[in-house]
Amino acid sequence: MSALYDRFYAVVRRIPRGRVASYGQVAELAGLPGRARQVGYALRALPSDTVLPWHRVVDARGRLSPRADPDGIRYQRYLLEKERVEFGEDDRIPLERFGWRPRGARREADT
DNA sequence: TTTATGGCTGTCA
DNA sequence: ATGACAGCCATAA
Repeated sequence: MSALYDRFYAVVRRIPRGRVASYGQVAELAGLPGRARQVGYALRALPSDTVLPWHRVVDARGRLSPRADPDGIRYQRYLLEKERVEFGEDDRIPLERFGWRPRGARREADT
């Protein structure tokens, strides 16, 4: 178990359907700005039967990040399209339309 | 302990 | 627009 990962997971869990957040955004909302890469680690470590909407996390430009398994991206895209998230010509998601904009900008830290 | 490698990102050429 | 680099730093070897 990892307290660090739990913080990231807590944020990912709040991403609404049909919306996506970037790794950096997740890290920041978790109160740990600059740890985008660690968010990637946290998601990579998720079990296949997780309930977390890990597929709603994309990179800063709205694209799916490459990983060890190339099919993982297709699956992620499938899950997103199933939630009505659209991809552009260059396989990018228009963040201005599908990017998650949390209200109150609450963070895990303080409050 | 040290090195290498990441599901990243902002900056600069 | 693309590509190289430098920070971030947890994990694995």
